[in-house]
Amino acid sequence: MEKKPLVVLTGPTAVGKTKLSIELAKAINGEIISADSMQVYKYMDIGSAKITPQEMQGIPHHLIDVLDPKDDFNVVIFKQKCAECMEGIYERGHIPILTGGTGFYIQAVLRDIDFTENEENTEYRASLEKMAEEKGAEVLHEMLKAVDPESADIIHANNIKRTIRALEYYHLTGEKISTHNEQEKEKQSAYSSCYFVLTDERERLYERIDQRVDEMLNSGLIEEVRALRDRGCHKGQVSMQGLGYKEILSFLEGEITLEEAVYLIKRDTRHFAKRQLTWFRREKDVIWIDKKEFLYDDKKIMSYMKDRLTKEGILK
RNA sequence: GGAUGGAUUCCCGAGUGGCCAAAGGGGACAGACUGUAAAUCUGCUGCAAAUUGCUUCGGUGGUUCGAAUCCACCUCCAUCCA
Repeated sequence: MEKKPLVVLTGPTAVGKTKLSIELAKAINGEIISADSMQVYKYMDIGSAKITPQEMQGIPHHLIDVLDPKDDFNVVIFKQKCAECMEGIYERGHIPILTGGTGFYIQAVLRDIDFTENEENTEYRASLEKMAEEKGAEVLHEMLKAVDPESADIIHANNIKRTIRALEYYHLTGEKISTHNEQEKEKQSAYSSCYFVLTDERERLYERIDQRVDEMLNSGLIEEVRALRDRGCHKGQVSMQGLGYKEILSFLEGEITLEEAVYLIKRDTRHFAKRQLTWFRREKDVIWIDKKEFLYDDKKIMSYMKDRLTKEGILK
């Protein structure tokens, strides 16, 4: 069976993905699917730098504003929803453009990573979390070593979340997550795809981040978070772990000053951008687009992307 | 003009004769990541021809086998008294 086309446009936060994605969609008759763990949520517009309806310019956007902040979200849900969207897009004869900064999500759909469907496991997970808190991370790691030494070897004992997931996986499937991961790692792209990673000089990126955070504050980030809190949002929720949200919540609770909150948002967003870049560097077959090399000219970037898409047979 | 306290590696900050290229934190940089991923975690951070050598703790000179640590003078900063 012939592989279906899929275009990925990603890059670190604040490089300018959104703007470019619109131009790309127009050029190739595409529809945009957001691969963003925060923009899925309603009422979280400012802090997630969500695209506005005007900015969309009529291009269909998917997976934006589809969840309530109190809802859970994770790769599996993302993958499911994304698959549904893509089906519709293909039916309409359009090309899906996956845009957003969550590399893990992109990988999951692009290489069609299998996340074995598990039942509700909150109880077991909760018990492990409790154990970690009471007895320490080492105990959990020892438990993992007993059932899945390969994973224990790879996962640092301090990384409680991943240790728990590995234990959970074994508990639910009776299989080692390490062997599962081994198999999934082999997978190639399930699509006829172009994986564009937009990037820029680090210094410039950091400047943009700082600037953007200031803009968010001026546009009413605090009010947005206050409204979310009034709706009952709290730090235990996935949505409230977003950059800008958790810090402003701390400020509203009186735990830190506004100045501290702003400092943390900026710093952690820079760290985040760095982590994104690390992720993309590791991905194979990515097409790097260094804005500087294109003299910051979107037209040049666009024509380059179209070239690559043609070469790949996505654009005829 | 006088008194006292201070000046440490990118920043904050510990160190008051050898175990000090110098604790700890931050930042920067690098990395991991397969159901919380805007999450979670790790490594590294004076220079080099690198199990050793060289330069560093405001400056200069001195004491000592040996100084970031002691002494003298100088510069700058802070507070207080004039």
